[in-house]
Amino acid sequence: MTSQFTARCRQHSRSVEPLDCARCSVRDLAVCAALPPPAADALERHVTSLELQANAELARAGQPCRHAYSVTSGMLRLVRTLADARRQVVAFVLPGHFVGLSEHAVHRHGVEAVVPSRVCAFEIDGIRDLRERFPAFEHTLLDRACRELDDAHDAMLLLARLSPPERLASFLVRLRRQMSIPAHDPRMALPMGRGDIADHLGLTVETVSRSFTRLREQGVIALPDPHHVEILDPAALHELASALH
Amino acid sequence: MTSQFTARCRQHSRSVEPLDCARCSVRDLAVCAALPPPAADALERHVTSLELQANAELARAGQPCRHAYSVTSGMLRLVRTLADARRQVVAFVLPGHFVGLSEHAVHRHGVEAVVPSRVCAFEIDGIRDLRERFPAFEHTLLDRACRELDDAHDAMLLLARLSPPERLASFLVRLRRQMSIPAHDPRMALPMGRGDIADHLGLTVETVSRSFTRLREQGVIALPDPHHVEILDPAALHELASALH
DNA sequence: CGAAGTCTTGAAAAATTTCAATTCCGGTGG
DNA sequence: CCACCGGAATTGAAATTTTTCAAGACTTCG
Repeated sequence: MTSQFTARCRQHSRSVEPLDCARCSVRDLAVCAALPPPAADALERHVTSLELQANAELARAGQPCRHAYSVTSGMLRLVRTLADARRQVVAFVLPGHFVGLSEHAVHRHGVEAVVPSRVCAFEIDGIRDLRERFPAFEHTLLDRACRELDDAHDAMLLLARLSPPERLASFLVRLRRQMSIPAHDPRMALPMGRGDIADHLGLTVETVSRSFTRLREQGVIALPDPHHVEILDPAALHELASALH
Repeated sequence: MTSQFTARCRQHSRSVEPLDCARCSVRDLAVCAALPPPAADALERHVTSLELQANAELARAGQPCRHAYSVTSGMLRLVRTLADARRQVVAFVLPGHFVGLSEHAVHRHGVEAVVPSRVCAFEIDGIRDLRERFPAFEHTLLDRACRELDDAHDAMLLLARLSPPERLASFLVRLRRQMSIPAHDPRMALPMGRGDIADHLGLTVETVSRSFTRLREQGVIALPDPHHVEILDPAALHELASALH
């Protein structure tokens, strides 16, 4: 099953063998944890590990869905693009999370690496099979789908009704939580560029930049460089983001 | 189990007995269809039919989730409201659709009737029990959750990147599909008011109204009255809505 | 038939985007 | 090791869009 990856992403990804799920860094987080040992073995037979360069395309909107992916390191983005290049980053996907549980025949969004990343690719047929044989697996998937649905509803409220600084504050708070950054650590990395943030928050890069600047001027955050934020006033940040948390 | 409804919504809803699921008008659409006969019987024992007045509150954000609902007639809205009254209608729920599959302990949004409606209320515990006993049921729920997730992603793109007339056109196209209006029938009813549309599309009522007027002036639609639209130029409407369809 | 609420329309105000220019940063090669 | 190049980020000013504020028309329903 490796060949079609190397064919599609020849310059961007390579498959990495052998695979040792028992040592997987995200095993407890990932869907794999929901499976009893025999099922996990079955799963392993259907999995390929992939290494992705920054901006590598794992899938393109419109393509048939052949695999589901579990991220083990780095960060992915799910992207929808209109004919006139308007773009929306539907979600950023962090290690331990899963892409492609939908039963759609074709991808509804592109899947791209934000930074160099590693993912486990599962054959859809294998997943379907496991779903039928192990109710606990399906249960876990439903649970995750509901969580994602809640996230999407949060995102809708953010896009529909929050001001740019509120959107940015909410985004930072959510990202910190997704990355499991402890509250006492003020530092955080922003792996994605301003363009991705803008397309995630429904703004322009300029407005995102100005919102960063505003938060900095108000003493809420510091920006050592464009890819690092320091939370100086957590209370103020949460106040701004309060709508969604 | 009827008492807590009549207690909560005394002036707004009343429970209607007896219940005859075999004659349910949305049986084929509803989740109930996913259950084998013995399970359907089990389900019936946990269900109450409710009649709701327009604007009746079926659930309020923050309340514990005790029931899931299947709409049999009318229309519901899922609403999130911020402390300062900013509001977002996350979704309109039509007959055959299901509310409350999430396993959250508390409601994340209010559930309200847009127009006089009828719903079947299921006890959460009963649902959980059926999920465990009938994998097909869980499978159906997951399927629906994925569909809703796709819808939510569509909504995110709409809110993030479409112009007001594009949002309105997309909304009309989607609503026609949800209501199963055949393509050759130009007429459609808009049960909800402008405020609900505005809060669904992330706009103000004024902007919604101006967008309707714009579509009318361009000959795309006619507006016999505020609650009825006639599609005069389907091609133009779909062109505007093309981003999402 | 009348009152209340809803919808539409207009004009002013505010916010965001667009366009343009400058600065900054990381990577590359001398 | 440092200077330079190119993409990314920031900043400013003008233009556009949407909201806000205000008033009037229209339904809808009692």
